[in-house]
Amino acid sequence: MPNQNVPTLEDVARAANVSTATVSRCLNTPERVVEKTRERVMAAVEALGYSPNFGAQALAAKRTNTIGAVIPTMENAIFARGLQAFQETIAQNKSTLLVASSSYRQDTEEEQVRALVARGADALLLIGESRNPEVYEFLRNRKIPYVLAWIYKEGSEHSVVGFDNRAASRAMADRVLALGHRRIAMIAGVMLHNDRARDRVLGVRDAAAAHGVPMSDLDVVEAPYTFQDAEDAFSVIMQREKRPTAVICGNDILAIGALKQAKAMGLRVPEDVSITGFDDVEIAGVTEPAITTVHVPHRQMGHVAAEILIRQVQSKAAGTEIIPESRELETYIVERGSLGPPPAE
Amino acid sequence: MPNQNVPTLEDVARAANVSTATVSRCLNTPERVVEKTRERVMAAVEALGYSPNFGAQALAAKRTNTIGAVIPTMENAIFARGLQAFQETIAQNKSTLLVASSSYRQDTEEEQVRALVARGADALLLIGESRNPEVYEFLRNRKIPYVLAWIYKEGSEHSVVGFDNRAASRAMADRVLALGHRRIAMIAGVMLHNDRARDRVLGVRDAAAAHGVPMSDLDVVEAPYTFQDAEDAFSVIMQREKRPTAVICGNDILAIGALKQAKAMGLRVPEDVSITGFDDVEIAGVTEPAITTVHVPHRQMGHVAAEILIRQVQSKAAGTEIIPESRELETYIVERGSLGPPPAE
DNA sequence: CCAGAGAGTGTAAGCGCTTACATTTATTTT
DNA sequence: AAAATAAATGTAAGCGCTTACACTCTCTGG
Repeated sequence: MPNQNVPTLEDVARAANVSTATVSRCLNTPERVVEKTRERVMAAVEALGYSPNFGAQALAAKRTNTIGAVIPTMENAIFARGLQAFQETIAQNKSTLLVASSSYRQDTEEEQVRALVARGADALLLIGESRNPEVYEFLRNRKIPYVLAWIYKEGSEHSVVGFDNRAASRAMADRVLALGHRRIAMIAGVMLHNDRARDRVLGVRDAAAAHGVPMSDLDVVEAPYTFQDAEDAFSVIMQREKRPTAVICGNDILAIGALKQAKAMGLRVPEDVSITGFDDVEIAGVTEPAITTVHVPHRQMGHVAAEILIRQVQSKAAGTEIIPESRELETYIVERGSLGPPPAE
Repeated sequence: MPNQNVPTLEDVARAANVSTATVSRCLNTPERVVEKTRERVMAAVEALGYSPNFGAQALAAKRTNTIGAVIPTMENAIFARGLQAFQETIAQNKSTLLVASSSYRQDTEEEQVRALVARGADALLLIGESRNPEVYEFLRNRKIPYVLAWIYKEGSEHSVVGFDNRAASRAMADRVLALGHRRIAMIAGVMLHNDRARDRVLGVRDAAAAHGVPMSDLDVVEAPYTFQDAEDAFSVIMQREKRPTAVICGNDILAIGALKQAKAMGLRVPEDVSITGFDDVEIAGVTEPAITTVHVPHRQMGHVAAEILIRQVQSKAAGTEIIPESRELETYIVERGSLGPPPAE
């Protein structure tokens, strides 16, 4: 990388007429160097435009000050937001972010985890809990701190930061049922290897069971994360014999697709059919009607996850055992226009 | 990072009963090692679960196989998409992506560039062209290849991958004018340190001038990248004495905000007022009416940028001079419902 | 049958930094 | 003022890898 004229620590040392150790100390533990010397060294650093060689630093110090994140995709506003906050927080801590995306594939995710660790990531941010146990074992062996975000499981053995998808989803479904809906459908995200999507379905089932709504009247259709898929799913659902009066969607994107299709079919929302979302992405507030959804504190999640990781990296550097640390975040229902009482029969 | 029991090259060498050089060759240039030996070595690698120490590798090989990107924010679908494609492409090339965001601040961007270079980025992806010349000088000194994306400037001294924002914007404005609109307003993105936003305004001005529309009838209001700001801007614009019949927006987010506000004000789009966007983000297709906008090939941009960078890193490694390489991508207008002829007076 | 070539492997010198330990210098104590 | 202590700085040994060069061994052609 560096070419022949990139200055090294030694160049700085020579210029400031001190040893390389002193220069290193000036940079890393300035309080251990007397002011006079420090000034001289810093002037030399400045004059030469020195900046430490990353590889050498990583090799000698055994830490890289980089934190890795493996997310399903960047093309999803919710992860992008969380990641942005995550990045801002670790940047304040003189660390940088290494991002990889798994395209929602479990094997790719596993590869990416290994790649990030190989690249010297000091810690990792992962999404959700469901993955090959080998991955956790690998991380444990390497003693790499990690936190799982976008989920929360009471008493998890891992550090988790997020919310209880199942409970939040159930709360939404309860709300729908409380309004009197009895024939309910759900457009769920793809559940394979995705515990968030799965939990959201379970939450709805919980609510249905509690209200005595028979499962046969709870129609769950899976759809990938695109407007089009949601539109198709909505069409299918509405062609069933007993049309549902409410369609609960696993996320806002699906809800928006459903809403669009409802309009295309000439159905009024919420008069003819109610639609709900999940995530509270920005656009959920601009559709017409705006989507009633579950608000999720994405930014806070990224922020908290970063804090935990930073703490763990530090305690590891200090030789302390790393203890899992979790944090549950609150979600709440945002009432907007897309949910209303069922139509009178 | 690694703890005492992470295996090193030497451990593998010992296990396979060869020298460290041979192990290194097996990993990096397998064709230079005879099959029999290679198998033995690979078996040892496997058995020990060896993976190279990143710092050491970077230090010795003088390259990190990481490519950095500094984008204004991840919370913008267009960059997220481009970045996703960028990532996919460099991942295929055994490189990983290091991401930093500047929050649209020039000084932060400069810091991030330095941080990424310090972290050993072999090459950099930057957005737009306008930045402190020192940054370019720094990059040139360090011989770090970089490409500027989301813009295209004929005959630029840098590698640029993108499209001509000014021309594309002008094309959109031409279309609006061709429909007969004569009182036009523009809600532009923030132009400070943002050449894309600036060029888009210039494009509209170009078109206006060409059609003999006086500047006084061309009302440009700047708004940050949020729905709310666009709504406010739209309100302001529509309260002017001579209401425009068309509002050209610097991006789709602004257009959606404007559209929402138009509806809130009881205006029909496009019967009472036309609205256009720019970028063709996904949601532009689901509003009602859907937004007429300029389609930008974000994914392709990320993809092409990655290819260029990979090529440049390779030619640099080979000791060849790195020559800037640019690529202009096509944009086109997507006709949807939000643009129509002006209302009859 | 041997010199010369070429393939495969080993030896060992760094890459640029951090840090334990040794040494020097300044400060405090007696 | 000497001795004991503390603070500042220097010395030098790695960190784990790549790679130039040296070496050994096979194969070729004369």
